[in-house]
Amino acid sequence: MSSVPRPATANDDRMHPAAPKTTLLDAALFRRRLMSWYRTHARELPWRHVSDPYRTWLSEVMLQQTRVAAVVEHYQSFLRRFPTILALALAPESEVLALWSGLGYYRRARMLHKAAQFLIEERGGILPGTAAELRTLPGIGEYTSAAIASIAFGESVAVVDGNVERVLLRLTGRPEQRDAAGRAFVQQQASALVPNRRIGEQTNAAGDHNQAMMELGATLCLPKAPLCLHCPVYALCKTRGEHLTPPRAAQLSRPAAYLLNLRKRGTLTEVLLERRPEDASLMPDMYELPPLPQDAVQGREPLLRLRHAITNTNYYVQVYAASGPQDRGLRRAVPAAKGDLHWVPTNKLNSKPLTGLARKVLQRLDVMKVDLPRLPTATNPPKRTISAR
DNA sequence: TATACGTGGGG
DNA sequence: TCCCCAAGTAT
Repeated sequence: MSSVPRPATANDDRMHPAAPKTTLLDAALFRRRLMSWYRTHARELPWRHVSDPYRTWLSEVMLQQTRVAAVVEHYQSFLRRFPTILALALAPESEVLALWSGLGYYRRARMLHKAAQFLIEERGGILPGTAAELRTLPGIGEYTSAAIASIAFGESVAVVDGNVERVLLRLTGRPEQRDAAGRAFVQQQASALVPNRRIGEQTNAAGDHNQAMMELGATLCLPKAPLCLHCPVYALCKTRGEHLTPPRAAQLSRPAAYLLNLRKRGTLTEVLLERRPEDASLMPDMYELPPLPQDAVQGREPLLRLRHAITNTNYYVQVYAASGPQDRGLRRAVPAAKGDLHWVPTNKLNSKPLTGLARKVLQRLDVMKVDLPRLPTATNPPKRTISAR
């Protein structure tokens, strides 16, 4: 990075002879059209317009491979419980997982927690301000480091996620190529389009541009049926919607049965939960309803049926109640060898690291309260929908 | 480089 | 009880 201040000019791109940025697109025109659209069509999301880098960090980690709607539900309650990096670092991991319950990819929560503790112990509790430094923290990879650096700190670095990749492949007409050369092409195109940081500029050009690219992919340049007629860069687009994607592995379907066992202890109600082994590859240390073998539930009527997807498998789940002493058969069907059974008071469930399925079942059956996200207000209006007209 | 890691909404 | 997908990272 040159230390010589440069005047901002319309030809800013050409002022980096050492790192030539070339693109198949007219970069300045593309940026203008994209940003004009973004200013009027960006969704209002809770992590937009925030100035605390910790919040940007949290939102970006939650958004990894996760739908916006699911993140909105968890982001607010997580921040209420852990409003600062310090609060997060001081909390026990089980509570961090409890707030993450239902979001999936629980390793993200463990790594976020570890990174917060590292920052408190080694970096004065301050999140670093460059992509290169951010990249060294647990849970922060290529995408997330660039996202935080540009959005929270204004660094001129390109973000490449699934949305940006799809947008750029369609725009340039380059066929999908999942190897190093393909990724390098996308990265190069993205880098060529990011605006430089302008000295003294109040707005965050790079951060807004990156968010606009992702917003375009998420709301218009959709994988299946892109809304090309609404696209601000339709005139610059090589393919206008054509995009081939490689086939994916088929989903598996499996039955699963769980026990719901409640008991009264004075005024308290307790529910029987089983803690998953700490060395389980999937959701270690988290609590679920005790699993029941299929043959133990033959001929019984379930209390609840639902579908639950775990990675590649759709579980068709049935929950069986064993509340009274008259129903010891089901209770005995819980494999004793698995062990680690716990009676948990229902008013403590919100602070336990439940699996997404356990949480869903207990909420559905009114055993535990649903922690509602904040209701829409003037500063947090309902999400805009893309109108067809 | 390939694989494991969760979830829920929608067609 | 079918199939697809979404703002990645670590190993």
